[in-house]
Amino acid sequence: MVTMSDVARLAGVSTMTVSNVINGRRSVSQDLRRRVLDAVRETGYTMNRSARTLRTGTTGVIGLAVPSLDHMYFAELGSRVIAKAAELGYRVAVQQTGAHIEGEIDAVAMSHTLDCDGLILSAIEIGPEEAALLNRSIPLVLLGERLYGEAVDHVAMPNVEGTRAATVHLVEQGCRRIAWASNAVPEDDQHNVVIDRLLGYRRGLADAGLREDPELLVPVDQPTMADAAAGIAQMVRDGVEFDGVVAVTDAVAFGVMRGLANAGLRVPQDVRVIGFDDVQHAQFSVPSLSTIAPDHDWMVTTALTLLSERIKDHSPRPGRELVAPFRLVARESTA
Amino acid sequence: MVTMSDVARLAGVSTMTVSNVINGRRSVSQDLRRRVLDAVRETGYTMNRSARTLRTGTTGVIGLAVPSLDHMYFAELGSRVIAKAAELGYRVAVQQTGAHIEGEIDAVAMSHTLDCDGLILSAIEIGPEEAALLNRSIPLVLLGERLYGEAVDHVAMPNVEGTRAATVHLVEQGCRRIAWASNAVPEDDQHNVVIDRLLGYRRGLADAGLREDPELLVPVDQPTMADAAAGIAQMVRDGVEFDGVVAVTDAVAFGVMRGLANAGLRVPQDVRVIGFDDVQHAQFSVPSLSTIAPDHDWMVTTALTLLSERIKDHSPRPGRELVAPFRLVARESTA
DNA sequence: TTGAAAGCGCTAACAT
DNA sequence: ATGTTAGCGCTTTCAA
Repeated sequence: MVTMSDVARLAGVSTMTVSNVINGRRSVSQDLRRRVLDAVRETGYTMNRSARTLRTGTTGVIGLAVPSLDHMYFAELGSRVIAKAAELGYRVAVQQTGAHIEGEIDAVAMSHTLDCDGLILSAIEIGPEEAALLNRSIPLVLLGERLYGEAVDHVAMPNVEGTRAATVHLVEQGCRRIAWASNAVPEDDQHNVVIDRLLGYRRGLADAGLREDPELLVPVDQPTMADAAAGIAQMVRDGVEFDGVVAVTDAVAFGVMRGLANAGLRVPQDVRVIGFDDVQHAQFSVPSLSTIAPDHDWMVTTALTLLSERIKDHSPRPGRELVAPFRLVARESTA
Repeated sequence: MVTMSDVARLAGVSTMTVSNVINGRRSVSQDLRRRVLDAVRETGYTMNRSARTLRTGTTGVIGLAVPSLDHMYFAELGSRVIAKAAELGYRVAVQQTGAHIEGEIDAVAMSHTLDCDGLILSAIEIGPEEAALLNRSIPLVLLGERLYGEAVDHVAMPNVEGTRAATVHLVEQGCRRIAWASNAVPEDDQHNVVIDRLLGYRRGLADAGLREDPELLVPVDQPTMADAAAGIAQMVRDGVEFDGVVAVTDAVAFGVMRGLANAGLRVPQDVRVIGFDDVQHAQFSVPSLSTIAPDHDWMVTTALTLLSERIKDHSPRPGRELVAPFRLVARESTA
């Protein structure tokens, strides 16, 4: 292991000069700079980050906590976060919370200890009740899922407006019996993405003068492709009539399309389907999936900007909440 | 910031006793143990990992370098690696190489510096020429892509046998004009996953007594859904006749199915399609995708086992190469 | 512009 | 069973 002292000795300077050259701090004379750089090259020196971290208290690592990279939306999010963070000089440590509140609290608690300068948390379960925890933690940005009022920075999705637009789109395409495909969550939960998207669905129906029919709530257990396929199959088996489905996520929409295929129903001829997220696969499925496309790059850029501001300036300041713009992308599944 | 000394002072012991209690090393009397734990609770102490890292030289972090989490296969791989690593007490820092050799070399080079105890590299481009680099690096396991002979530990996919089985399966389903959908790579590259899978396709054809027809190589630029869709469309436009497609990955297979749909060809009635990887979506696409399913859990468990052995025991030892078992999963796309 | 000294928080090695 | 000492490799602070 080559240390700074080794380089300093070889270059005939002090370790401080080596440090200054390497980090481009204070001005160093041309001569010494050359000698140091030569010595670095000759020895193959690389800096020991732990030593720097111990001394400075910053790690250059950002934590990213998501339910699971197995969910296509979060994988794509992770990809963007890692790429963008790299541009800003940060590495990313990924943590999977399993969509459990315990995992999410863990993520926040551990980030303390975990050599992270900041944390991006894509929270599903954690709520305002845990705000105290969040406030005590390292710099934090919540991404995409819940709403928290004033407590923390939050980059949100256009949940209500998105599913509202999706529902209105189905009506415009001629649908009159529009189902809602989503896992159910307690209606009194005020800060849940699922509730917000359900609300948008209801607003969309209302905009079109359609009545909500409880029969049209597809019984989905977890928001996975498998459960969505099973749920829609159940609804068909129950003899419920419907000609459109708004799905809470693209994954659920894919599951719905799969379940409809199993039941011998055609998309879009018999049933039109629209999702939410615009994951990559939405363009390539057969039929391709109409969906609500939040501006993912904007979200990630914004989240990392907020986070690095908080990292650089620790002075307390109120949380900000920003909502991503979105487009409705009409594809074959609602044609 | 609460330090070990704070805890020690409050508990009326030395920092070593605190250290021993926290890390469960040497035996500590019940009484002192209690006092220390109480003091930890009271102060809310969490250990400073940088200090420990500086002292011990280990970080508890494993690097994972993949081309991109945007590729569904690597996202699912990442999910498994993070979950399994967590079980073993490691955190995971993810790096995206962009499938460029520069990115991969970077990953190896940086891992030195990067506070990783070990690195799992899913390499696409890096080859035996860079073996020197690999040997100088921290403990390393190559996962899934290339073959390296003796140099490093390598958990490989059943590339040749997999596509051979896939090809034979198509023949058994009645196909006689079987296309190969993949990006092309230089034929003299001896250590490339694509070459191996192409070889398996050729062996499968030979097993069935079929002749290889250069017309049947689908022109795919990158192994993405978009390029695969474009490639198969081109082939249809060129008037090439075919009744089966072996795709180098599931993503390419999805692109192929999408391109066939654009061309008005039905899967499996007009063309049968089989992929490689068995990503989640293969079960839920319409039609569902037949594919070669390597045992992913086995691969990840094996890779992490090899890696943690090398982390714990630095004595040099020859590289091992293990090949994952696989199953052929027949679904609708080849029915 | 450069260097010397001190110390970040922890643990290995050595006392007791 | 517990404590003392020294030092991991870097950067901050102060002095020259």
